[in-house]
Amino acid sequence: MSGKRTFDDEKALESAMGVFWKKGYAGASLAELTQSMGINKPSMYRTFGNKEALFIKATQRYIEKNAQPHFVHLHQEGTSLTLRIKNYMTSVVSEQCTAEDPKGCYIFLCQGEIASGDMPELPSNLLNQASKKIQDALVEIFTHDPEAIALGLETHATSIALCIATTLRGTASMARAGIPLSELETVIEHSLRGIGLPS
Amino acid sequence: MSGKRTFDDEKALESAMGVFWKKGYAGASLAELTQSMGINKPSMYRTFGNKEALFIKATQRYIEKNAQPHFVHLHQEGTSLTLRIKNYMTSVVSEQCTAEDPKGCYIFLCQGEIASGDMPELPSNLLNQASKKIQDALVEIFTHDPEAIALGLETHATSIALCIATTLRGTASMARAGIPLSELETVIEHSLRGIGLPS
DNA sequence: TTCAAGTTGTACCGATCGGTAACGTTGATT
DNA sequence: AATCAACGTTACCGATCGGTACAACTTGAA
Repeated sequence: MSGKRTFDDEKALESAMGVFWKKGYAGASLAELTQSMGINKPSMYRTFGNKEALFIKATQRYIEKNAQPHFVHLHQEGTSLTLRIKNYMTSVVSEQCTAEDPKGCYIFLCQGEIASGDMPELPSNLLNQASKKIQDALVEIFTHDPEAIALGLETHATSIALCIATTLRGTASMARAGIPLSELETVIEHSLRGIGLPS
Repeated sequence: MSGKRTFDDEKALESAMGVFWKKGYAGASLAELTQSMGINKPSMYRTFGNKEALFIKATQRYIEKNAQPHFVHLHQEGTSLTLRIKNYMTSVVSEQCTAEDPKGCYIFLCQGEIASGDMPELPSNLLNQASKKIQDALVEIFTHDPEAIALGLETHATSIALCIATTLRGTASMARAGIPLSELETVIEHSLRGIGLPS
């Protein structure tokens, strides 16, 4: 019954991530977390520290395994700027919709909890900096990409980046409310048009 | 010390609304609610029933006093379609940003809690139907307004309405994250452009 | 003056919250 | 073979959760 660890840290962390994704930080109880992870509380505390530390690790895992991969679409060689942006947005929204049952975006969801005052400082910083990365990556594109410069988008790169980021927050909220990907794809189209990216 | 009621139901309800706005449904504790309302728990239960009933009344109050008033901009006589939509969106985003400290949108915030499974059925229905009203009002405009028909927007009224609603969810999320109105106004501009409403 | 209705404040209920002490078991090291 | 660190299980900690019983008190009408 004991001696060597009977669970996989990575699998357990992924399960915890799923619970936080569905319930948020404060809403995820230790009982539900450990049950979903297939371990009991003492094992969790030995392995991850406490709820806050578990949340930080789960969040880092989400960023690395779920959020970051979308960025590759932004730098796809031999693809037009418009298509790169569109592919990126579609990739993000697709995940927001297809996640089997939580839906929405882990980062945006949990970042919304910060304003309630119940989120500790370290997780808050992590979430804020993760959401900032999205806009930073977009600003980088619009200020350096030759195609963007040719279209004159560099002069208001931060505005455009904010527009895209705002749209993705909107789709996350819509996805969590049950709106399917098929309907949100037209939102992406309109968003691109508003920015001045012809399709 | 007793005999006649020593508090104003309406004031208490408004205070409760503020707490739900900041913390959400599950995150708002009875202790914090009653303290903010300036009453104690027995008074609360006698006056409003229970937490769920209090939340429903607070939500109805929000809809009536905070959400509905924005709609007048949509039907302002002698104003162009573009300006009406813009005024409506600006009015909404303005509230999302200027609310002294909670920020964001009460409806969208609490609707996001439904997916966590901790929201009772009646409040869920109320929130879902409230958020639906926004899109319904917009669809009504784009299918019946002569100016909209002249622009050919009636053929995809639901798509356009979804775009606007999605943008407003995005700005709510951004506002809650601390983005000021001044930055979100450019998001409105771009959103209008994407829809095909020239400014 | 009396009395019933209504209100407030306190103190409490069982359940759950995040977190831990204690104990028996197991496997690797020496 | 003996040791020891790591593991799983149970049972528990104080605090807080939503919700309530009850007594003290004030009021309006009879």
